Amino acid sequence: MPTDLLAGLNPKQREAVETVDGPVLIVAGPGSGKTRVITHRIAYLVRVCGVTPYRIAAVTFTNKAAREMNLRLAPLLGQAVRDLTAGTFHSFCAMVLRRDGDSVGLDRNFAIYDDPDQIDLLKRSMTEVNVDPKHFHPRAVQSAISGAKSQLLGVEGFKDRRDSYFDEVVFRVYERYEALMTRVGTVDFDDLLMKTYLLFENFPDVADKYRNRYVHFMIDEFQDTNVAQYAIARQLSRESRNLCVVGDPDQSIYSWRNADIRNILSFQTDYPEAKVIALEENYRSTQTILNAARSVIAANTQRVEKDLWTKNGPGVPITVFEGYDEKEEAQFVIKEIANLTKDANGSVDGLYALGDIAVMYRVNAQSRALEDECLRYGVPYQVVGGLKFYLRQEVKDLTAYLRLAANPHDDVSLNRVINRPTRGIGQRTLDELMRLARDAGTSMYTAIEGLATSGDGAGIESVALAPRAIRALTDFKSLIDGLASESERLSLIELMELAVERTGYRRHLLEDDERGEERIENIQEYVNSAGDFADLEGRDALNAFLEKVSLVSDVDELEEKAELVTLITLHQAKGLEYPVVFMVGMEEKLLPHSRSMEDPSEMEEERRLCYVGLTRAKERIYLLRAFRRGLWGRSEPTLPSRFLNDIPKDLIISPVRGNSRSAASPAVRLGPARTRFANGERAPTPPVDSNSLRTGDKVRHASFGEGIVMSSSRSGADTELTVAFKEGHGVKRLLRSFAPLEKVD
DNA sequence: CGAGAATAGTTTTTT
DNA sequence: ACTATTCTCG
Repeated sequence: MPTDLLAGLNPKQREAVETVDGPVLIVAGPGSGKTRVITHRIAYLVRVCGVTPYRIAAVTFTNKAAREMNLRLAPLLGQAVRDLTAGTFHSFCAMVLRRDGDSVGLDRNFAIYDDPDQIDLLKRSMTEVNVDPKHFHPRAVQSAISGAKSQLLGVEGFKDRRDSYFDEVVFRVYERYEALMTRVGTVDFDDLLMKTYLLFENFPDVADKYRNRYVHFMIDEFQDTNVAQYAIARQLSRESRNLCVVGDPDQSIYSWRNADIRNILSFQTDYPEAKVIALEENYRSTQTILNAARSVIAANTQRVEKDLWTKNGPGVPITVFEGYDEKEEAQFVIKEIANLTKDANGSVDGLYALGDIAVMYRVNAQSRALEDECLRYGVPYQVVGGLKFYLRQEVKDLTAYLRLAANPHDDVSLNRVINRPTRGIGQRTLDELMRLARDAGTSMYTAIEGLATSGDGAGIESVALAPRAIRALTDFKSLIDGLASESERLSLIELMELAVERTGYRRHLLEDDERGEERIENIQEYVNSAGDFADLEGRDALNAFLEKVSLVSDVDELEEKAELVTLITLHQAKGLEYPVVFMVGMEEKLLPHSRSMEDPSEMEEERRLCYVGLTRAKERIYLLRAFRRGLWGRSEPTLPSRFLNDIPKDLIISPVRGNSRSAASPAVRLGPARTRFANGERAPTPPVDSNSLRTGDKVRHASFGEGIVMSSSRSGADTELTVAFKEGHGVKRLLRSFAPLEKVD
């Protein structure tokens, strides 16, 4: 039934779906139905062209995008979706390397080092080649190495390219870092790509295997791929030439992570026969939002002209609000959310659920003020990212034990937990152990093994270790060996629980850590998450779990919950859409960020970031800024973002504070911010309080229990209550419309 | 060796 | 302001 797959598509979309032979470049503006085109194209390949899903690979930017693709394909393909290869570039490569990585010297059970792990090993590499980490920032070296790998420059390649003293230093560290990584049997994120590339390049039979399998290869978010990723895609589609890439240069926001926008240009030279299809009709946003976005992006010079348009109506104007500081900025957001979500009775609004709303910001640190206010007023929210679950200390500690069970030669993990809880293995002992490992060219685990077999005592003067230290080390080795052998027969959950107990980690948390309870809860949550792997056995479960843990991102965890407001960075918001969007911190040095001020091309990326934010909104957008912003404990005056100036004034409406003379005198701090709209057009209607609460009323709160209303005051269109609760919950300020409050007689 | 104090560095975005 | 690392003493 080809017709139903094409029904409801506009001519361009239809063309994109039907063009299945040869290379295709789809330039897809925001909200242009890109996901729809990708899923329908895959379904078309399967159902109309008779291609089995097994022969199709589609790589996306996040696991979430992949999951969503699967979800939307399921009704079109049924069970067959399961044969499709869909995932991130990194997970695709991890799969290839698990299967065939032995050709490039990889153990099947290699671990994937995340950022902090990588920095750890890098620091060690630096000390070993006498580069002072005080003088050269490990972070800077890491970024240089990562940049090299993203362009497929191995140690040798980098050697020929270096042209500064810094490069010289990086080269020395890079060389040692690679040696250590090989020794401990691990790879970093960039290795996943580069090693896959090398595998395909040097082992044609392996490459052919994948080339034969993947007759169709699709890449989403192509503007954010790096050179290595594009090279792999080219290797795979060398014979078939069926490479379909989808992207939007205006939404390229990851150049700092070595994404190379030039891939789009290269694509057109590498595949001169490629068909280029532009999707320019926007189905997402109102005319007003689109106009604003367009006028912001138009100021970029390095740009392929593209004209977005929509049949949607103008909708409501954009609201621009300036608060006194980030706290007032956050309060405005909260109050506006209250207006937008209030029960329809008595309000013109009341159209939205909390899940329809997102608050977006440039840097994670900005979520703090927003969270504080949400907590204070009882607004349910979820923060995407920030303190990442998998990067939490206790989670990483347990992961380290698991990794050691899978591969005891993983030095970074070993270092992490060898003395956690304390086992009498201090820095001196560790230094000596590292020296031994280095001299023998082995992992630290093997070095301990050496100590054990040569017997403690008898004539090993070269080993400057006390018998007690040797004892402690060999005990630790037995602990790891024990976990490793148990991992063969226990279920993953059992293994994790065993690890927490047998290593003494649980006791350690309970006794020595003031946040122990909280950490144990996190561990519990972590252990529970392993339940998904229950159908796999022993080692396989462990390996699969560890891989997942290394490759998940925070957006992946994002849940579309109707009852939660989403707090998210602009970067993470890429690819998402919300009926209502608040962009906070529209200030110079924040958006655009201060680090982008010097470089014009970085400034253009900031502008694209702003464009991405604006185009996430379907119906309403609020642009906020604070007159003063706290930074490093200091509060400093700010300047409005240049991007605000680029939005035509006739698209904007600015609410002013209650009795302040004008919006332009923000320093005047007045009582509770009573919001009134300047042109009076959409002034929020005061609530009709049928069940109003007054001072002295007894109330019951869902989580705080019983309390007494101390005072109530009108705040915007809502009522702010000050309630004293019993049982040590203290005095809280709550918004009537959110607080789960009941009157008690 | 370990615990607590002093101190430095941190905040751009993340697979 | 906050935290992560380094320093100092018991």
